[in-house]
Amino acid sequence: MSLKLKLYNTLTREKAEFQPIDPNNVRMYVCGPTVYDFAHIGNARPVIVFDVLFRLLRHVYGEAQVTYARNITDVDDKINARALRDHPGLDLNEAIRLVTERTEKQFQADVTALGCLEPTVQPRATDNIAQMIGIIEKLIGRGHAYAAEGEVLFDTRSMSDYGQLSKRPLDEQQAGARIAVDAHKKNPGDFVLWKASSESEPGWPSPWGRGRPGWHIECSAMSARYLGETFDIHGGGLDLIFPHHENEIAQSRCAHGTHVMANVWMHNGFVQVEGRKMSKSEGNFVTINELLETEKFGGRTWPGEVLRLAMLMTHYREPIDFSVKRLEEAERLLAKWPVVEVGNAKSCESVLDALADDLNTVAAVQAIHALAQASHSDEDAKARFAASANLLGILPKATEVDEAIAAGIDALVEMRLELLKAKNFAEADRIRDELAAKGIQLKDGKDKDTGERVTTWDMKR
RNA sequence: GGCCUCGUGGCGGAGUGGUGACGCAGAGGACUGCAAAUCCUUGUACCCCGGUUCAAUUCCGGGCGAGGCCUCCA
Repeated sequence: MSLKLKLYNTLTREKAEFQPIDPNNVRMYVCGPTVYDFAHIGNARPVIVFDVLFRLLRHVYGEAQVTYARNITDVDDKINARALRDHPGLDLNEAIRLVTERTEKQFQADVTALGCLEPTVQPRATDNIAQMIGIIEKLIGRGHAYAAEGEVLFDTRSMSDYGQLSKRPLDEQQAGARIAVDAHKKNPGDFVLWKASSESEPGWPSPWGRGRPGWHIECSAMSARYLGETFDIHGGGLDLIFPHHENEIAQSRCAHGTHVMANVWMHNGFVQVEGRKMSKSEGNFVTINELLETEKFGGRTWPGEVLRLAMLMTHYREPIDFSVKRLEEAERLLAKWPVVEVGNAKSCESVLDALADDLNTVAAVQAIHALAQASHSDEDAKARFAASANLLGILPKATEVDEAIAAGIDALVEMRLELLKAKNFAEADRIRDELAAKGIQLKDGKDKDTGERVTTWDMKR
């Protein structure tokens, strides 16, 4: 374990060397999707970024030594709304089940297409209601929460150092508070841990009546259950810093009486689309699935590895502008990379060093690209390229070509070579064009010894 | 109003107190029957104004500009 991993920590606003609590069990939690709709390209960013980190941690500490938890939020008012909209005739619970099952399945398919490994565990909120209630009871017991009118609220004033992550002291926040303060809140910054459900809303029995969890409590419950009261890394999008992560920290630390929830907090920057903030009202809202399977973006579909590479061509903390031009550049780059099997070769040090420096995927991609270029004439570089690219989760896949079709292409290639010998260029070019029209690119080379023309071919995409 | 990012050549994008990363695109060349692929060569960049310094794109201050969070959001 010679590699020193440095990570930027939102908590300290500094890059520091990563020291796992237990090198035999490195624990990372990342906020996952709320399953009510297709995941958009902005959702894809943390999934990809933290997948790279997961791969790197596994490389450094060993595959069995890393636990990565990413939750599935399947209880949320947006889900309820969607269920009512899409399945008005059905029983609400049944309708919700349909929405969450379908959406989760889609999400898993989308992120698989983006080359992401499955996290070690993907807990569902609805499977952890008891754990959430347990934490809420602890918070009440310790004087950090209070019940009022069927709700339970976290008492922000009870935590002396609330606001450390977002550097948002309560006093100042209060000064800027514009939200209508619920009458039963002791302080405007207090947030809901448990809220009452009406007959028409999903609910679970609790000491405070039938209700459902507040937004933040599930992550506190699930991270504690699967990673422990204190763990190594917590990740998510920049926008989650406040209030979501701030409140997670408050809940977890106050419930467990710990000094920290996670040692390192990492946040990826936003995704813009064609230079503008992505939003439904702007009309530039793009889902992963639309990119993969429809012609909505740039008039064509995009392979998952192109999307992934395009994402990794910008450092994760920088904002990224998702554009057709960018995807085209990623595709061009990828097209130049060799198709190889991953062998036993070690990843290149320059790639590892880049990733170890706060996940500098840009430098890593460039180092990989250099290896790809070197592999035209160097088998060793080719092997290291494969290992390095695999570390990033981007390995050009051999396009599967039916054997019979491949034989047919080979025959045409042979025929062309014969025609060339006979200097029948017109007919030879006709074959080349014909194949090109099918996405098959011929590459003419020269045999080093004999000087004869050697032709290989590639299926594009 | 509070908190927080960012501003590098046509584009993307690292990085550094002092020799113009790099990739893509472009240009030129080699190769080729012509191409493609491949290889070689080629680039006028660091928002503005001050300050610190022998030296700043890099540090400090101010300004301008872009964006995010403070309400659901990756």
